Amino acid sequence: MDPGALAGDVGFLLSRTSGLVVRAVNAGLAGHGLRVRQYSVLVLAADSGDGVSQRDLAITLGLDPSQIVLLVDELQAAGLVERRPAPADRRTRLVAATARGRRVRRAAVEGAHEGVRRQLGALSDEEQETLRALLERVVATAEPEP
Amino acid sequence: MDPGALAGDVGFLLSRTSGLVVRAVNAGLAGHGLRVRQYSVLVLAADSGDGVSQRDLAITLGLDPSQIVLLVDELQAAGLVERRPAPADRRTRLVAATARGRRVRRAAVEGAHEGVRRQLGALSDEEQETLRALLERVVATAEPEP
DNA sequence: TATTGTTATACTCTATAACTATA
DNA sequence: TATAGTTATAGAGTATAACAATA
Repeated sequence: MDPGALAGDVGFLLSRTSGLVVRAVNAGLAGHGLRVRQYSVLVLAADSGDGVSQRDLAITLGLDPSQIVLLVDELQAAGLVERRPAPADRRTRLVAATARGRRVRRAAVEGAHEGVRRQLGALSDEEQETLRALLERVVATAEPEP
Repeated sequence: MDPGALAGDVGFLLSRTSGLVVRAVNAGLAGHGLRVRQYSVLVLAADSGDGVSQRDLAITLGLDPSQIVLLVDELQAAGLVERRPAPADRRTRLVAATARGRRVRRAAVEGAHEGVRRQLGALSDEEQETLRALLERVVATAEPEP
C-alpha cells in the first residue's frame, strides 16, 4: 500500500512514534505497578529535594492541574509520595517521594529505559541523542498553554 | 524548578512533543470539521486510487481494526469517503474519498501543516527534516503489533 | 483580584473480546 | 482454519467549568 503524503508528515510520525514508545514503556513499567504518567510524577517528586508543587508538575508535564490531583492521589495511596504543606504558602502542597517511592523509582528506571531502547533500536546512539536534543528544543520553546 | 532526569528522557520528550503537535493540528483542522485521526484516514483514502482496505488503514495508522470502523463511519456520514466492495475479495471493503472528501482534504492540508509549523518553529527547515527522517526510520522498523 | 488545589463532568483515545461473513 | 470487518465494553487520557482556601 502506498502510504502517500502521510508517511512523510512529521506530525503523523511524531504521534505514531510516541504511541509506540509509550506502549513499550508502559509494558516495561507494568511489573512495578506504574504507568508512564505516574512514573513521570514519581521521578519529578523524587528529584526535587523538598517536594514539587502540583502547579509545577502540571506545567512541566503539560497537563491540567486537575489531572495532577488524580495522579498524586494514586501515588499517595500506593505509599510512593506524600503531600507536605509548603512553608511559604499555605495554598501550595509539595509532593515529595517517600523512601519507598525512591526505591520503586530506582527499580523502575531500567524498565522505562528498556522500553525506549526497544523501539528506538533502529537509531544509533548518536542519532538517538540528535533526536533527543531536537525534541528538547521543541518542548523548551513550546507556547505556554492557557 | 529542576526538571531532573525527566527533561532528558527521550520517551518523555516524544510524548510531550506529540501532545503539543496533535493539539495544534486539531486546532488547525477544527474549521474543516476534522480531527487528526479522521484527517489521517481521509488522506490515505484520497491518496489511494481505488480505495484502501480497512485492514491496511489499521496497519498504517497503528490502530486496531475496530477503531477504523468508527473513523470510517464518521467520514462516511459526513460524505467524505465511501465504502466500495473489493472486486477480488468479498470480505474486503475499500475506503475511497468522494469528490467532496478530496476537496475537504485539499482545504484541510494547510490547517494541519500550519499546526505543525507553529509547534516546530524552533527548528530550522533542515532540522525539521532531520527529525522527520529519524522518526520515519523508527516507525518503519517498529515491531509489528500482535 | 488572582492563584492553588480540588471536584465534577463529558468527550476522546486505547485495549480486548466476541461475533459474521467470507476465504 | 484463518482473515476482514463489525459490535460492544471498559479503562485511560484529555478538556472544561466551577468551587474553597489562601494570597
